[in-house]
Amino acid sequence: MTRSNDEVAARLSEMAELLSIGGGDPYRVRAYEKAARAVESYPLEVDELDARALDEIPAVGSHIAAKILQLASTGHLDELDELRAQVPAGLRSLLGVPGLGPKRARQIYDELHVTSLPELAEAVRAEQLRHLKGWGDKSEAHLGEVLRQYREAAGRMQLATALALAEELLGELASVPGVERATYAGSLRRRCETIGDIDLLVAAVDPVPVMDAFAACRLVAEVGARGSTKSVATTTTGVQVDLRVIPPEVFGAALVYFTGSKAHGIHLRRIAQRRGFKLSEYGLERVADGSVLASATEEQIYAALGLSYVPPPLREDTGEIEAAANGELPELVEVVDLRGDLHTHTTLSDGLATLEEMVAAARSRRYRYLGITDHAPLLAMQRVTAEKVLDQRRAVEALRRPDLELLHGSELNIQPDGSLDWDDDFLSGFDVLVASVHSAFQMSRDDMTKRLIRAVEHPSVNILGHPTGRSLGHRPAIECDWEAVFDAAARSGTALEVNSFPDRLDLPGELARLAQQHGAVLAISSDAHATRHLDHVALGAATAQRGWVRPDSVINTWPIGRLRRFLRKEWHP
DNA sequence: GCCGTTTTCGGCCCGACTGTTTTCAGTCG
Repeated sequence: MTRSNDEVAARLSEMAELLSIGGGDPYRVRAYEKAARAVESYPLEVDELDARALDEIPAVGSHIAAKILQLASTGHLDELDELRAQVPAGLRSLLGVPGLGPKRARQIYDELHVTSLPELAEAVRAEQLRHLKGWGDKSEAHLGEVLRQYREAAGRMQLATALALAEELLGELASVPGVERATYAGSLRRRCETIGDIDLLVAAVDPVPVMDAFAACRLVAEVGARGSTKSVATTTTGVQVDLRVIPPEVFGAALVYFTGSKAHGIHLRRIAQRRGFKLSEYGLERVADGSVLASATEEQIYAALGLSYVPPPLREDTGEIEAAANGELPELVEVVDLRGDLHTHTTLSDGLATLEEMVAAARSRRYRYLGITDHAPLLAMQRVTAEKVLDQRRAVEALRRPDLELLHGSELNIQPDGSLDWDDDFLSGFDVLVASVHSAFQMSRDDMTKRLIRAVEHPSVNILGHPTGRSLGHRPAIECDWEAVFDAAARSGTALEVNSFPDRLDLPGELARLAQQHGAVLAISSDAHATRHLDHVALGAATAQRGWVRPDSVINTWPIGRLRRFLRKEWHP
C-alpha cells in the first residue's frame, strides 16, 4: 500500500463493494470496479495528475476523476464516508468469502444479523443458514468448508505485499546515521509465497536511533514492545513487523539465524555440533576455547561449516545442505536471465494496455521477444472472436522489428474433456499457445489428470498455464497426478508455466522442482494484464528458485532461435 | 458511472455451474 494508486484503487473498490451490498445499480458497481483496476495498474501516480490527465485513464470519467482529486487533496471521500455510515462495519468482510456475493451477504445480515466472519462461522455451526430461502444443508456445509480454508489463510499476506512493505520500511531505516546494513530476513527473504510477519535486521552499534526512527515510520501504527535490541510494531495495514538491531560484527550470524527456515537452522547447528562448534545468532564458536570462527557474513559461516553458500530460497532443509556439502547446489535461474515473456494480455481481451503499449513496455525492459496471448472465445466473459484474433495478428505483423521478436498467440481454455477453443487447423496458425484451466476446478483426480494430459499432448500447445489453478487465500489447487502430467509434458515438448501473478505463483516451487526432475521445461511468465504487471516476473523467478530451477530449464531464457524451434515442436529432450 | 464507425442516451460480459428449485437465483471467471 505504498503507491498512491494502490490506495486510491482500494477506496474505489470499497465504494464498489459498499454499493453492491446496498443493492445499488450493478452497472455503477461495475464502473467502480473497472476504475479501481485501471487505477491500480496505471503507470503514472494518480495523485500527481490533474482532472484532464485523470480523464485519460481508461474507465475513469469525470465523476471518478473528481473523487480521485478529492482523495489526493483531502485524503478522504465524502460519498465513501456516507456509505460507510449506512453499511454495518464488518459486513464488507463477508464479500471476501468465496461463494458469498452481495445478495447473500445482505440476506445473512438482514435475517440473521451477522456482521462478521466469526459470527458467520457461528451461524454455520448453529445450522441457521440452511433455513434461509435459497439455502440448504449442502450450501451451508460448503460454506463451512470454505470458511475453514479462509481462516487458515487469514493473517498471511502475499509475497508481493510483504516485499513492498519491507522495502518501504527499510528505505527509511537505511538513512538513519550509524546504520551499516538493513535488510529483511525470515520467510520473506526465502521468498515464501505467503508471509505471516516481517522480520527486519539492521546492523548498527547504537540501537536507540534506529528504534526511534522505526517508531516514527509513516507506515508504523504502533510499537507494541520495545527492548534493547528488538522492537515489535504493527503497521497501518495491520501487519506485525519485528525489528532487530544487531552489532555489525555478528550481522552474518544473525542473518542466518533469522532467515531460517527453522529446519534449515536446526540442520546447520547439528553439523556445527558434530564438528565441535556451536552456532547461534551471535556467531560460530569453537566449543573448546570459545574462539569465534565466523560471524560477520553468511558466506563465512557456511564456509566454516564446510558448505557452499546456500541461497535463501533453498533454505528449507529439503536436501540443500547435503548438496552444499558436496558442492552440488544448482545454478539458479534469475530474473535477469529472462529474455522475454510468453504470456501477456492486451485490450483485445481483458488487458488494460493496448498491443502497442505492451510492445513498448517489453522493449523498454530490453526483452528480445514477447508473446501476446489474449484469451480465447470459450472464456465467455470476454468477447474474443476468430476475426478479432486475426486482426490482431496483422497488427502484430506490422509492429515486428529486429530488436524485439513478437510471437502471436492465445491463452486457450482447457474444457473438462481436455479439448480446446478452435479446431486444430486454426490453432496451428499461432506462434505460441498457452492452455489453461479456467472452469470446472472440481473434478476427480483421474479425470483432471486425463484432462491436463490431453491438453499438454495437443500438437499446437506450448505451455500449460497456471497449472494448479490455485488462487492464494481464495481457491485451492486442483487435484491431479502431477508426475503423470509432467512426464507427458516432457515427452511432448510442452512447458509448464510458473505464473508470476502475486495471487497465483503457479506452479508453486515444490511442483516446479518436481517438473524439472521429470525432465520437463518451464516458462516463467508474467500473465500481465497491464504494462506494470511485466515486473511480476521477479516473483515468478523467486518461486522457480525455491524449486531449484536452473536457467537452462526455463524456455524464456533461451535465445529466440532455440525458443522458436521448441515452439514448433522441433525440439527433442 | 463509463462510453461512443450502434455517439450525449441507452447500452453495458455472458455462459456455466451449483444447489436449490420445478424454472431459477446467485456466483464466478
